[in-house]
Amino acid sequence: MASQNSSRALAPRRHDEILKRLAADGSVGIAELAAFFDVSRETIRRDMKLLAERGQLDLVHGGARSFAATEAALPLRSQENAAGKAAIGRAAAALVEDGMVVFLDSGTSALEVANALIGKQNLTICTTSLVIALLLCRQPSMRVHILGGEIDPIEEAASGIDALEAIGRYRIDIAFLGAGGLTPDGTITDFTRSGAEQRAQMVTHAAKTYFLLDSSKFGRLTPMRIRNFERASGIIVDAPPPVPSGHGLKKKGMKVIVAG
Amino acid sequence: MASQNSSRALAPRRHDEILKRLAADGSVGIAELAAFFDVSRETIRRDMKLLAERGQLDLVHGGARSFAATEAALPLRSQENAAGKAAIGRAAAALVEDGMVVFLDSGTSALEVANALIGKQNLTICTTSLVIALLLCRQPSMRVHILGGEIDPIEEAASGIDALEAIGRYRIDIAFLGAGGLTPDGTITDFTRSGAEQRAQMVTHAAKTYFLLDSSKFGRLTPMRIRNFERASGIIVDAPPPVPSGHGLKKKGMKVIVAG
DNA sequence: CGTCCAATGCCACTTTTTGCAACAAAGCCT
DNA sequence: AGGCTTTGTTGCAAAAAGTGGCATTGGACG
Repeated sequence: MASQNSSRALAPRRHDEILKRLAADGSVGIAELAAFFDVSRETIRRDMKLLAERGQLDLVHGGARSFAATEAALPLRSQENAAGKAAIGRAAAALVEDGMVVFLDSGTSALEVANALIGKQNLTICTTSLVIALLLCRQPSMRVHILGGEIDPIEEAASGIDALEAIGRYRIDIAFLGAGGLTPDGTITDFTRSGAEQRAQMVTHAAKTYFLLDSSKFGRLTPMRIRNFERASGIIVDAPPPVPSGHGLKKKGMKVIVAG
Repeated sequence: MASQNSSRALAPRRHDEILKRLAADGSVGIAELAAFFDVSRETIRRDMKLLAERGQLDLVHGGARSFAATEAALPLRSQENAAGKAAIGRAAAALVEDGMVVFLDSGTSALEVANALIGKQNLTICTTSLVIALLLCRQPSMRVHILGGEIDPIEEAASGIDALEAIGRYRIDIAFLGAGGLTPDGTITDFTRSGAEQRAQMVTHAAKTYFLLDSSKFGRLTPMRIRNFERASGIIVDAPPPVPSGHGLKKKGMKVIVAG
C-alpha cells in the first residue's frame, strides 16, 4: 500500500488516502490514520477539518464519514421480503471468490448480491443494472462493465438486442440471475420475452449460473419459460421451495441452496 | 534504477525521474529526491518550479503531485461553479427540440443538461453516464440508451473500446460533450487518451455537436487534444472565454454560446 | 587563456506545518 | 449521578519547508 517510510507523507497524499478510505468504507477513524501515517492525531484532525471545509467529508466524533454514503442511500427501492433477499445476497456472495468475473442481473435480489460483494478483492463485475453499476464502481479494486442497450425504465437496466449481443463478448465465471417465478413443476419463468431470452443467453455463456428466487416467487406463474434454465448450476432461495417444485429442480440436476 | 554515481545528474535526467515518480505514485517529496540525486533541496525545488510552469505538475508543500490525479471525484466536482453549469444546462436544452436523438456525455455539465431536458417530449437519449441514464429513464416519454463498456469510476460512465464502438451504431441529432480544458489558442483538450478519442468519434458521428465548457476550464491545460473538435458546431459557456481562445474558435467557424 | 554564464550550493530569514501539553467536552460503564 | 476513558481544542514552540541573495564552480566560447 501507500508508503510512509522514514519521511513523512505529503499532506495531499494523506488527503487522498483519507478520501480513498472514506469512499471504500464510508468512514475512517482518526487514531487509525494517525498510526498509518505515523503522525499525531491533531495532524489528521487538521487534515479532516480542511477537507470538511471543502465539503469533501462529514466530521463525526472520532473520525469522519463519507457524505456520499449518507446521501446515496436513495437507490433502495421499496422491497417486499427484504430480509429474505438480503439472506439470498449473502449466500450468493459466499460463492464468489476473489478475482472472479461475476455477472449480476437487474432486480432487487441481484442488488442484494452486489451489496454483499462489497469488500471482495479484484472482482470484475458485469451487469445490466444501472444501480448496481453505480454502487460497485465506487468500490476500489472492482472493475465494472455495463452492457449497453436500451434502458428498461421498470428494471432500470439495459435490455434489448444490444445487451443480448454484448453478453457474448464476456467470459463469465459466475452469473446471478433474477427471474419472474418458479412454477409448481420446477420451471423457471420470466415476465417478458426479451428478459427470458437475455437470461437464457447468459445461462449458456457463464461457467456457472444461479437463479435468485425469494419465496414470494414460489408458485408464481409468469408467461415466458426461460430456455435452458435447467443448465444452470442451481437456485438460491430464502426458504425451501414447495415440494413439487424442488423435486422437479433436483431431478434436473440443479442444486437448491437455502440461505439462512 | 537510475544512477547518480559520483557525477551529478543532468537536469533533464532529474526532470524525467521526477515525472516518472509522479506518474507512478501520484506525488513525490523534495527531500526524497534530493537524497536520491545527491543534490540540495533548492535544486529540486527549482526543477519542480520549472516543471510546474510548464504545467507538468502541481507544487505542494514538501513536494509535488500529479496533475491528472487532481481531477476530483464526481460528487465533489458537482459543487464547484454550480450556478454556471446550471446556466449552461439550460442553454443547451434550449437547442433541443421534441423528438430528437440526443447524446449526453459524462460529467457534471452534461448532468445539468439532462436536468434541463426534463419535460421535453419524446426524446431518445443516448449516454455513457450512469447517473444521467438513471435520472432520465425515470422520465416518462423518454427512451434512454446506455453505451456499454468498462465503467470509469471517476466519471461513473462507460468508456473504453466497447463504448467507442457502440457510438457508431446510433444516429445522433445533437450531442453535448464535456472536455478537460480550453487552451489559450482555442484548442479543446481532454484528460485522457480514451476520453479524447471517444469525443472525437462523437464529433464525427453526430449531426451537431456542442462542447460544454464552464469558466473553470478556461486556460486549463490538459494533455490530450480532441481530434476534429473544430468540426463541432460550437461551445456553450457560462462566461465569455478569454479573447485569444474565443478568437481561435471563431476563426474555425465555431459558434460561442454564452449562457446567461 | 580569459571571460561569461548557467547551474548549483550555502546562508539568513520567513512561512507553514507539526507535535506537545494542558484543559474542555463527550462518550461509556457501573 | 459519578468516575474513567477517549476525543476535541487551543496556544505555543520546534521542526521542516520555502524564498531570495550571493558566492562558487565548471564548462562553453571567443
